[in-house]
Amino acid sequence: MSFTEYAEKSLREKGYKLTKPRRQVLEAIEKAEGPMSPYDIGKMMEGKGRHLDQVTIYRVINLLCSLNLVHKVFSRGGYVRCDLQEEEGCHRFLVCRGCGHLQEYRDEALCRQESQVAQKLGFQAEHHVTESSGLCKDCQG
Amino acid sequence: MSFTEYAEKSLREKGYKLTKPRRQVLEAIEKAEGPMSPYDIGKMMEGKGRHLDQVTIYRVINLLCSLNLVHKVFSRGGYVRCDLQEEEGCHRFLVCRGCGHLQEYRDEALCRQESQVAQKLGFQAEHHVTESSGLCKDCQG
DNA sequence: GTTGGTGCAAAGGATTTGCAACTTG
DNA sequence: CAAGTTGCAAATCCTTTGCACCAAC
Repeated sequence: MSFTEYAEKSLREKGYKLTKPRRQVLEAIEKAEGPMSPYDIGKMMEGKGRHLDQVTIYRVINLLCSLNLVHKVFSRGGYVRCDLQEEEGCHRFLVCRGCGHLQEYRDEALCRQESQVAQKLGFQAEHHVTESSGLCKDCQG
Repeated sequence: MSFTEYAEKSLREKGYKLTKPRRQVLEAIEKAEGPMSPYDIGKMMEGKGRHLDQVTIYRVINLLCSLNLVHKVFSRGGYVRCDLQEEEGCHRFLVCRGCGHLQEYRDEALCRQESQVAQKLGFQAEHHVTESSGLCKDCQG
């Protein structure tokens, strides 16, 4: 199932309407190479002759984020589609400082250990956000 | 050694000048309760009758960040002083969703494991940024 | 037809660049 | 004194709120 198909299914199942702006934003994020800000998406649309209100884009992005269909990439300041679909656990990112390549992954053991360390400090962790920077396969050596 | 003392020492040692704006920003960040944006710092200054140019604040913050004297807290959108001083390894944050309390910590094993998992994916990690959200001691139960 | 969603207006927050002038060491 | 910093101007990017109107189910 493609990202857009999966996202549209998720929206419908949760009772959200499948509107034109939502489709457009999903398409933009599906096709994007890297993280896009709501602003970027608006500009891109404008460039293609289509118009989408800036505020609407913000609202759509927020919705998609809350449904975990897209993630914010903090170190890059933008949003990307979630590539792991229904996989449980906290999603993490590897961000290449060479080419900017972004890879999403997931690791239960890491998640568990992260929570344990927090526990030792008296903190009850519910969610972790992790981004690692370094060099991807292609940019090493 | 206080944060400001440590920071001023670091700046001097690395050949950076100890200017009035830098002192002021350091003082502001030292005293701040939580994360402050450059904009916040400017406003706070203005409130105290002192004036500091916005652009200068950005530049000082960037410098302090690059020296690891302050960290950006992504999930909160602001900068805080680093509480771990010269301790090596990646600094992580626990962010309480109840009271907003922020705790910085460090865990070598976690860092190592994180890098190992990345390695398995062909990625050579150099630095990790992690923020966990959940409930601090006081906000549990 | 209802409810949820969008568009518009407006305001203000946040961030960057280039250059002339100043201050620190 | 020289190099490193700062202040200012200006531009642009980014984000939020309220309300009237519209479209998906």
